[in-house]
Amino acid sequence: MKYSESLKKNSDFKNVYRNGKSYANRYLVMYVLENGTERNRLGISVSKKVGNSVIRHHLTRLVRESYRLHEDMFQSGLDMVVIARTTAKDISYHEVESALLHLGGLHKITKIDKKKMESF
RNA sequence: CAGGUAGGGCAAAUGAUCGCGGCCCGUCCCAGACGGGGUGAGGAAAGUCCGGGCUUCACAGGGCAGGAUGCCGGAUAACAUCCGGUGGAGGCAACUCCAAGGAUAGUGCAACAGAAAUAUACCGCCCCGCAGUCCGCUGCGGUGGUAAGGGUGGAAGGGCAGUGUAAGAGACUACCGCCUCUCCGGUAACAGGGAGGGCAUAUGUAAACCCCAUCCGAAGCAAGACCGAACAAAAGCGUUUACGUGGCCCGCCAGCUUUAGGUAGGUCGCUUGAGGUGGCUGGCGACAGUCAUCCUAGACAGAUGAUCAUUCCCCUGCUUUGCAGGGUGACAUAACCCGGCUUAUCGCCCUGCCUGCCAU
Repeated sequence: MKYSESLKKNSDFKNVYRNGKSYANRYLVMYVLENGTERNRLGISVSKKVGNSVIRHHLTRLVRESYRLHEDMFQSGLDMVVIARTTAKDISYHEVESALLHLGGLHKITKIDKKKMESF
């Protein structure tokens, strides 16, 4: 991804959970924390409760793909953690995309104006 | 054709756009970035249940403990796997299934029922004594006999028939079973025959202890090997130019070098291997040998995805040619590598064999 990298260390995850703000909808939960750099860092977490390895991998890929295709719309300098909820077990790409952008709107970290957001 | 049985194979396809991990090549402002090329999950990658390779540690040799295996022979690096047999069970058959050593070394356990459960006399049968008697027998008693009959039980001291006896009993006899010895076929498990023992073993359980035979050192790639900042440590050198302690010197401190140590981090291990495919030879077969040919993922918080279109498949609805709508289109994601086992699985294809029916 051009402007972003992934969040890897457990301590980074913990930091975002403890100090970041969170919003949730039906399928996803998103934590956001400013990291003081130019780049965004994205972490994706899918619990074992959601499903087996195939389902979990598939969900992380869907989330990452949604983020990648809309990377330009997000502001920079953020640590983000996206958690998939069990209800997201068998949703399609388009539903993931819409859920992610909805959360972005709630956090007010997207660059597009609100009128455009409501069309999602 | 129908039903069955055994085995093998596939695991939706094609294209376009965007994207990701290794590899190779090129360019540049060279810890990187960009461009191009090629490559990138499974039959079970799963469970982590066995067996091995590999690595480190331990180890003269022997024993104990503990664990595993358990009909025989073979295959193999090895196995709890596989192949071929033997025995038993099921099926008309093809074929399938079996934890299949020892209960005759010993110990334990066995609900309920039953008189009694490894030992027995409840009823019954018989004998003896006494009493009574309608002379059929009846009643009472016996440190009397008896396991044939009844009843209980999964199991009652081999089975069954006869002889025998007061009634009975391997007490005796035939057949079957068991045990011992022996002959013969087979590498063997075992099969077939003969003789003897009167039976000394005689309910089941060894995935109860146990006995017998054979095998087994431990931990795992987060194994392990190498490089190695920073901080701190030791030794050596050495300026008094700078900070602090001193009136001054030495010394401490500071600086440089070296040394181990091995942290963060990095590199290797890491994919060419008991390897795949095809042919030939040996073998009933598992498999072995040989020749040719191919190189086919190596991530390290972990790449292999998304969208769209067409076809295929499935589902639903209809006018059952077809049309419309719907469907993450089975299970399941490599993590050092192999050989197995077990479990999950939408559909579909191929082959051998058996039984039945029809036709020839």
